[in-house]
Amino acid sequence: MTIFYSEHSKVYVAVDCIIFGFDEGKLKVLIGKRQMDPGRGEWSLYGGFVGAQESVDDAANRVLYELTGLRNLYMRQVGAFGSVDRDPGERVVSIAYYALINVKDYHDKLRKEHGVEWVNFNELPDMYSDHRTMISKARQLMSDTIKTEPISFRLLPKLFTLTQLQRLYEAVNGELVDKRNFRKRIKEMDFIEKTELIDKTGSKRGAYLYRFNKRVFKKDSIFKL
Amino acid sequence: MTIFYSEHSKVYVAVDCIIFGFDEGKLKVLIGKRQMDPGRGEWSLYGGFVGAQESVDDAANRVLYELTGLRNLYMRQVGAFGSVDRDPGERVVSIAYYALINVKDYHDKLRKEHGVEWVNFNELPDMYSDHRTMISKARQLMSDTIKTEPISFRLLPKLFTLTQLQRLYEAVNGELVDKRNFRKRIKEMDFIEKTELIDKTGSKRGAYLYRFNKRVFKKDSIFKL
DNA sequence: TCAAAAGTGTTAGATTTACACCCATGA
DNA sequence: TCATGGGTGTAAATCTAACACTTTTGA
Repeated sequence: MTIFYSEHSKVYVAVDCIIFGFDEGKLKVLIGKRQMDPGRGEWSLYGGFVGAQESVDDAANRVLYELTGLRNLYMRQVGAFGSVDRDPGERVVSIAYYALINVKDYHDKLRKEHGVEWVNFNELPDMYSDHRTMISKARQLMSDTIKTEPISFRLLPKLFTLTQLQRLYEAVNGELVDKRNFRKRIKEMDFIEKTELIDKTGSKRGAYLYRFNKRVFKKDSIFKL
Repeated sequence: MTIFYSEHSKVYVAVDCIIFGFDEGKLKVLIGKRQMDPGRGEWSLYGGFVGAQESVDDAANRVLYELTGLRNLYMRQVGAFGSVDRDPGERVVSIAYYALINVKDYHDKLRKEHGVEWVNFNELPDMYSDHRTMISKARQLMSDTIKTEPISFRLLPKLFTLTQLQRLYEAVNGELVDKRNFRKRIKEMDFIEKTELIDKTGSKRGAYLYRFNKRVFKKDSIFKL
């Protein structure tokens, strides 16, 4: 290969994943104790280095799959973090991505193998390097996006009750929502389909299960929650 | 320095700047013909490599200052671009930033020295590598932001007429705005101050000049245009 | 029988949109 | 004198927010 830029310096490029989940009415983040030096033992996001022959997006997908065993997750770039001293070892520029998963899809066995756990967003510990900043920025981006794009369903099972969906919005927006107004808006979205199935785990009476139909959802569909 | 990550590969990290301006009622972008190999002669954004001892943000600020001679510009990260083959020469991950400048503040002499020109956003040529994608993404981010944060003033002179401001919003949002409704909303924003000065360049009668007062603007001020 | 969650409409208030004419000036 | 851009208010329509009771069922 011809050397075009040899007077410039090269750095390591890494990806870090902010993985959001929703369980027991709370927004959660998947974090673990760092298993390598420097910073061993500190709370940290799960990440990895970008290989010479993979794109940054591919690296994020690889790391995400390695950690969760799940494919086709919703994932979005949060941004690049590039302070000189952000990594105490060497110069590393890191690209953060956030992903949404349904907590129930993630096998506990795999989770434990990677030494990560679900921590309530509101109870995060101090974290390694700038990981706390990454999480805040990811959270900001996610909550802006979830209001206008139908990504909330990625945090729920395929079939969900309207109360579950409402609780999710309440957790993300940080404020209670009027049940009747909420359901009125849902009823106007033809891509949120009522099934004949009933979930009896959340109440004695049981609640209808709904599903998001992505085929019915068009780019110009109105989505505001 | 201890070598912690030696089994991984290093890459070049660059920054690319999408510089928006507003002139003659049109949104403009500052681009030039690439003056280095590979890709010499292709239309390109202005950029530079991140040095070993500067943060990625610092590199963007340095490059921006080098190009424009202006400090304290509004600048925001668009994201990282990291396809393996995005640079035909070597592996380069690039972080894009967009900036807003008042076209009149940019001296033509400096502009010509750097071989860049203002091109209408709607008439952009084919561009080097993924620069076209960077611009689209920057534009998306900018137009989302300009609706809810008072950054539009960065594209205008310190003193501006309401018609200028309205034309700017029309150009960015791509649709005409009702003059009376627009001015009604402006009147409710106490941080947009009417001066006693009159601009006679745009009309025979002359129009009052306004200014944005950032001291009056609070984080919780309502801004929707 | 009662506690707990599911489900359902209406109204007042706030916000948004549509719309048309007179004014001041320089050429 | 006339062409050009500057400046102003009102009313209808739409959207948003507030609000309370009945149903079902398992314990």
